Amino acid sequence: MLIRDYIKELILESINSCHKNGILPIFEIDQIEVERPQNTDNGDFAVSLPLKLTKVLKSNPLEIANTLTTYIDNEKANIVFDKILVAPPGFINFYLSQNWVQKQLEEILKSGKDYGNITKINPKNIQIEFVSVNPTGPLHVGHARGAVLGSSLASIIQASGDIVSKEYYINDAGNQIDLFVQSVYSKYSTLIGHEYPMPENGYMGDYIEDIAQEIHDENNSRKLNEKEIKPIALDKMLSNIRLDLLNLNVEFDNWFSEKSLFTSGEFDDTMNQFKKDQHSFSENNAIWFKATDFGEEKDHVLIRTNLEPTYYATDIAYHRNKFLIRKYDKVIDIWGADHHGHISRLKSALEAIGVDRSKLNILLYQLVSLKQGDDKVRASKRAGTIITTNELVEEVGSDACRYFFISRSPDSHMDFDIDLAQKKSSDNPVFYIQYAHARAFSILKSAADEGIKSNKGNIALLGNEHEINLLKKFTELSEIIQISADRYEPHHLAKYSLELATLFHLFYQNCRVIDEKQSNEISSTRLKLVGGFITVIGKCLDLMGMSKPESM
RNA sequence: GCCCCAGUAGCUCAGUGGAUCAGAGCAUCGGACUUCUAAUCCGUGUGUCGUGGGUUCGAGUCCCACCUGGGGUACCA
Repeated sequence: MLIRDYIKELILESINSCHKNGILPIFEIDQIEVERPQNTDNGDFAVSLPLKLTKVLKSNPLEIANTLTTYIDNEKANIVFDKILVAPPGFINFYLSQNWVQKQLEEILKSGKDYGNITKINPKNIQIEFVSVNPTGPLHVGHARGAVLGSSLASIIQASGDIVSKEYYINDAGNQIDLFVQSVYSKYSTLIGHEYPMPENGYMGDYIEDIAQEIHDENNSRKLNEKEIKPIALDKMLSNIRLDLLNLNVEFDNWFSEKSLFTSGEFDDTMNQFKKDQHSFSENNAIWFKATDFGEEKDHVLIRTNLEPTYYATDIAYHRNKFLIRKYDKVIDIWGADHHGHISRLKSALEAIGVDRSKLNILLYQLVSLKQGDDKVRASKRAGTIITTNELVEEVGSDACRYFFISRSPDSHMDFDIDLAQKKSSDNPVFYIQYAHARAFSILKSAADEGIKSNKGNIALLGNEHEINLLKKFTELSEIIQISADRYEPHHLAKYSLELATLFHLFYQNCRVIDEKQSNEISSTRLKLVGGFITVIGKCLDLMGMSKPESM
């Protein structure tokens, strides 16, 4: 159980007994906020409820705080807390007991990889869809941000107790795909001595030529037409994307084909449902969704005059599949901020076909722009001026790349400094964190050489400032996982990891584990602590999708 | 015009309506390796939290207006 919830329980029970004893009048209470004071003199946790109750109870906050504190179940509180103090102007401060903190180390070592995980009684079935880039070109740095965010968030939400499935939606139908295929075919034609014009707005990058060349090399004996090229070109592009993602340590549980919506008939079913319920109408030879009935500013086209479905229409069918066919309790889509305008109208369309719009959650991440020197580079797939995910990973490595993207709030705009990335600099905190992990392992190795075993350790000996700080930090993990999961903000985990590593480096500097001048018991005990650190920091690195080097 | 995001130290950014809440890292400068890894540690100063109002016992945090930058506002995706 999370400490915060434990405190909430204590306070609620105290309120109840106050009510029972007629000490306090009956009042409604919506939410008890448990805070973490910046200054630890004010405790490890604090409740400011009395300040909020002054108005309701028309009473002095200090008095309320005193009353509530008096009626807290002491026996229950003593398991976790040393003392619970009232502080002006009306806070109730909770101080963790050293004994409890020490005991958590045993919990950590027992739980191992599962430490920090939260168990839910009713876990939700959650789908998280991300990247989903058209297979018309390689992934660029912006996509990398979405990929990293999505894969970390999936791990974090899983750890927070729900069941998560990661999905990539392949836009393998539609006119952008046709443009891409025509672009490849144009280059291919030149290779076989034909002339086929590059389409207007065609894709210009070198990769188009590379794919054309590959197709040519692999089919030397015969000349393929555009139709034959299409599946090959798409497949090659998709494999490249898959590989790029793998290099970034991003994997999916499912790859969902847009085309399959048409072959399965689900797309038609969706359109028929709109028609049957009179949520669509025909105008100017196009089919429109009556979006204004659902609060939108304008109606939107589903089927164009040329009979082609819009991206919007297929996206509705796709999300219908998520909710009505596969019946996910909740869906999280991760989109670049440039798709923001799409959110409301997609939700409205879902409402029209009977899906609760709040079941769809969109996590927007702000765009990544590139900076080189003082110049900003606008990434454009068609113009071929992109920094690809792969180039980035080759320059800075997957771990640094992941940490870099995870450590910033999705809401923050990012200028990606190409020069900095190319420096392979150790400025990146990723090294700091991983070095702590490697250092801990090096202690384990030395201990093994010296024949020191951790099972002789006595956790009651862990009492100095550095040891206690480290232990207390360990116990924050669940809280961090929950906040990150609830708010879709993995960056809290990145920050936590850095703080945790800092405390370990401090411990390392100040407390020797292996030292002839001290007793074996102390060495064994500290070895236990090191083991706990490896577990906790290892969990963080796992959740962030980063490697855990045992030496550096 | 309307909608979304951002504006916090020289730079990159954290910050859950609370109390020493003005924070971290980097950069600068100075110190610490016979050591379980110096990719570490210790010391060094920096702010009209974009501006102006408001709500509140209490605002970097909530509300309104404005300024600056980015994005969106398609029978593109």
